[in-house]
Amino acid sequence: MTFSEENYLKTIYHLTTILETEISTNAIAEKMETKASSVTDMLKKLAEKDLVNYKKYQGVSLTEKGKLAAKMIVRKHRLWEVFLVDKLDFSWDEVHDVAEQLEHIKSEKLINKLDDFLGNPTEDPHGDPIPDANGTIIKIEKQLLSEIGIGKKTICVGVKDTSPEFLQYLDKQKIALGSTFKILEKEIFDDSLLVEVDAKELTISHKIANNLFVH
Amino acid sequence: MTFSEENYLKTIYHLTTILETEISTNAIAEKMETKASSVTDMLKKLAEKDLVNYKKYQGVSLTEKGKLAAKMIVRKHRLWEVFLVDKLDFSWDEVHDVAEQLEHIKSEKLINKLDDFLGNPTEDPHGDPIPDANGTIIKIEKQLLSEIGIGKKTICVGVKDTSPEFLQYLDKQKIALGSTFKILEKEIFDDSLLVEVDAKELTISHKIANNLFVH
DNA sequence: ATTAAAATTTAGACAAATCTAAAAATTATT
DNA sequence: AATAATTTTTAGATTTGTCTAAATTTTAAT
Repeated sequence: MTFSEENYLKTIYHLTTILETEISTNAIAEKMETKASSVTDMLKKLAEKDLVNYKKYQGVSLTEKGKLAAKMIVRKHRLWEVFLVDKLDFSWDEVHDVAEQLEHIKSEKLINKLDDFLGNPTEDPHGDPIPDANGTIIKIEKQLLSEIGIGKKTICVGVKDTSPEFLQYLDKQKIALGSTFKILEKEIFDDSLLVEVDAKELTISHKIANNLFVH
Repeated sequence: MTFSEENYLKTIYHLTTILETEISTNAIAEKMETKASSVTDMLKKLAEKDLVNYKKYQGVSLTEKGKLAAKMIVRKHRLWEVFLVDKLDFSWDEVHDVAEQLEHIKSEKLINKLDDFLGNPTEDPHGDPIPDANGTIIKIEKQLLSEIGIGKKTICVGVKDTSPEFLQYLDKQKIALGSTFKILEKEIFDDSLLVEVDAKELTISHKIANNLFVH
């Protein structure tokens, strides 16, 4: 499997987890910043290899074989992210591009030994689940902070947006996985929140609250 | 720089350390298991980028820029080998193919943090030197075991051949980096040696002795 | 010093992955 | 339901790295 094929599979997988429907050519093209015609070419190739179900003009979905392959790429990506943060002291906003390269390294032995070395983590540094060697994913329950009622207490378990800008904002506000939130007030006008983060009070916008997963 | 360009540079670098002369197109083709015509094409491309000195029919040598680039690839390859052996418990005959992939990961930050994480090693698991971030290599003095005189005591500091076959033979005989050798006898007929390895006596062929570096 | 052999380069072709521009199919709008 | 707008596909071109086969240059041998 080529890098390019792997990138397409991964993109289709990610889109599937958000959309639950057949994935359109354009959606893939947009996410991968490529042209729709290139996507069509690759979909034919992936269909040929029985990695996707593809019918002209009808979009694609992953076959079981394709889904497993995609999960293995995600597994590698997330394990390498844990390695970078836990062992090499990268911050969570620096890992994406490197993991994007490392996810294409081909060696079952490597990834399984890395998994053990890291203590078989179940989540990556952003709180996303890491598939095990069989592709099994343990989903943790989570809601968006924006959906939590006044007075409720929750713990930060993940981030939806993983852009450096957002992650660096969280660092600045000392918000990390494990931080506790207590909703003190909700502003009706702009949906902003007054929250107690660990010990300190903080006002956060709806957009921020809408990108923090809590439990 | 593409994977292919990096592989050519690395090959030219390795051939240079053995041959000290201009490197021929055929030598590169043979080492890379490719065709001479493909090599010619790539040499033109590398010359265009000022990575090699190339004159038609006269072979190539690395420019300073090319040499530094090659050393950085070797640095990455050998640091990853240390990681695989020291941290992930790979044996020294299993690391080559994976390191061959990992050496192409592009991130200065990654490789320098990895270097620190590993304790800034100066040699890889086969005893080959690891260039530092500037490309500086600390050469350790070494001779082949086959060149050592009777009665002399030496320590194993490296292997010349790094094939799995040879490395597994060494494992079987409990020979590793750091093993002590004392030459007891030399057989004139076939140049085989009777050696005391650590505590035990062992007969080894000339071919074996000619692939063990000692100091 | 010719000729033969070997090494190297050139010319042209091919596969993979991409692109542009045009054609075809689908979806939305009046 | 017909037409407009959008989406998707096709056709053909391009780039990178490779190959084969032929031509050229260098090296070796008589």
